[in-house]
Amino acid sequence: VARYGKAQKEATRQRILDTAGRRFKRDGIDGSGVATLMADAGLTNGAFYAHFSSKDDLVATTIGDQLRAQCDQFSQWAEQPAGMEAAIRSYLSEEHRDHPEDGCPSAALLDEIGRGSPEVKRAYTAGLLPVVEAMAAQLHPGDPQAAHGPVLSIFAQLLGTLQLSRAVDDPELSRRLLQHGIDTALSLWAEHADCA
Amino acid sequence: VARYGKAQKEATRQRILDTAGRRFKRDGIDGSGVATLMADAGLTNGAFYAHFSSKDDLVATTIGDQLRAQCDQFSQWAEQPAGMEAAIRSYLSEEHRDHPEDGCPSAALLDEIGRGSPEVKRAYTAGLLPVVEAMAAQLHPGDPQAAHGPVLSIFAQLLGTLQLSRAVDDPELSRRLLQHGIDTALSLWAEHADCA
DNA sequence: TGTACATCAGTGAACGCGCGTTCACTGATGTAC
DNA sequence: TGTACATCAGTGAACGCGCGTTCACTGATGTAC
Repeated sequence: VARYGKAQKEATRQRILDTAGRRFKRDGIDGSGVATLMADAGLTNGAFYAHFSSKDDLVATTIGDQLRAQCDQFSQWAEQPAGMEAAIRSYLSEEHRDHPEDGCPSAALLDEIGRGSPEVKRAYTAGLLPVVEAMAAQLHPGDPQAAHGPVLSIFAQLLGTLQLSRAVDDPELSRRLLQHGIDTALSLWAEHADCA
Repeated sequence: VARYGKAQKEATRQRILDTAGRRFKRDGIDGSGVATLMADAGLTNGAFYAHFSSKDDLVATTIGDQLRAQCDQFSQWAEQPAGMEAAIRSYLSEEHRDHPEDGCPSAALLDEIGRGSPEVKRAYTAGLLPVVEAMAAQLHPGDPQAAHGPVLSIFAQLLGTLQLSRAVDDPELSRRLLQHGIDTALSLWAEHADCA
């Protein structure tokens, strides 16, 4: 028998997920503690376990949530003409490089996910597939399945370039990385695109 | 006036760096504590500060050391014919995917480096350039400078693919990622190569 | 409609633990004579 | 060559702190009558 309105609890849970997404992407998963994270969400540490069974549970759920958001966002880009080019330019922008907390969860967290628990990897895999499918439907509307390989390679190149641009100390080199990354991604996209 | 043999201390320091490199790549930087790391190197925690001024100092130094090792390793590949193809196949092998502690520091640590201190980023940038130069000299012996852009894009694609293959839960998908990554990297390499 | 009650999201202190760092010390070493 | 000494790499306990998690509790809520 549900006593409290389910809606309030659900809203709080989503607030925790949003806060966790931003914190993880900014400070890393290992770099974000439960107590400070809950404080950011306007709650105290104890309330955490009314919503998640452990930090690992939160990590897995947050990653799924972040990828769902990214997939929705990409679908919006895809609706307009030349959406893919705009999406690539936005992905490899200085804006995105400088604001990981608002950006791609893969670029911010991928090597931590690779070291994560099976649950975390399962959540990542499940969340990644719809993103890949959405991109593949753009690249090869006729046979999306065949486009998975190229899409994954392009995604890897985008994400690697963004990480490099963030890790590098020299602003000029960082800028060139983004610029060459855009050129390479666009040419890979054009090469595999189904323009027939 | 140097009392102890400089050589012993240098050997110990290098042992700490090797241990740190493996631990960081396996468990992450935030996931590796100074005390356990020193125990792995056969020492106690207190000795650490005879070699490094802080953990951050160790991190920056280790990253520089790891990239130097990677650069030497790549130069060895480059000496034999078709070395680049062999290097790419080795980079995107299941062996490399399954043993990050022996592998590429960029693939294992890049997003943690992006969140690191200015010293860490400086060490990464300084260490990355020789690797890029070595690859560029292979791609465009005539004008290596012009090859920096393509080399960085290929490197980004390799490193992103390896991270994805580690983060993904599905063995079949992971295998396909590596396979398509090899194809894409080889075609990018061939496209920019100076075969004249 | 008003009151008594059960629920449970959220509180906040406490738990044991590992973190990065400090420090008084030990003892093997290379040097000086 | 033998002895006294200064050096300093390495020891191991301790520091305050934040970690993930537990737990007795509070008090606003929706329900029952």
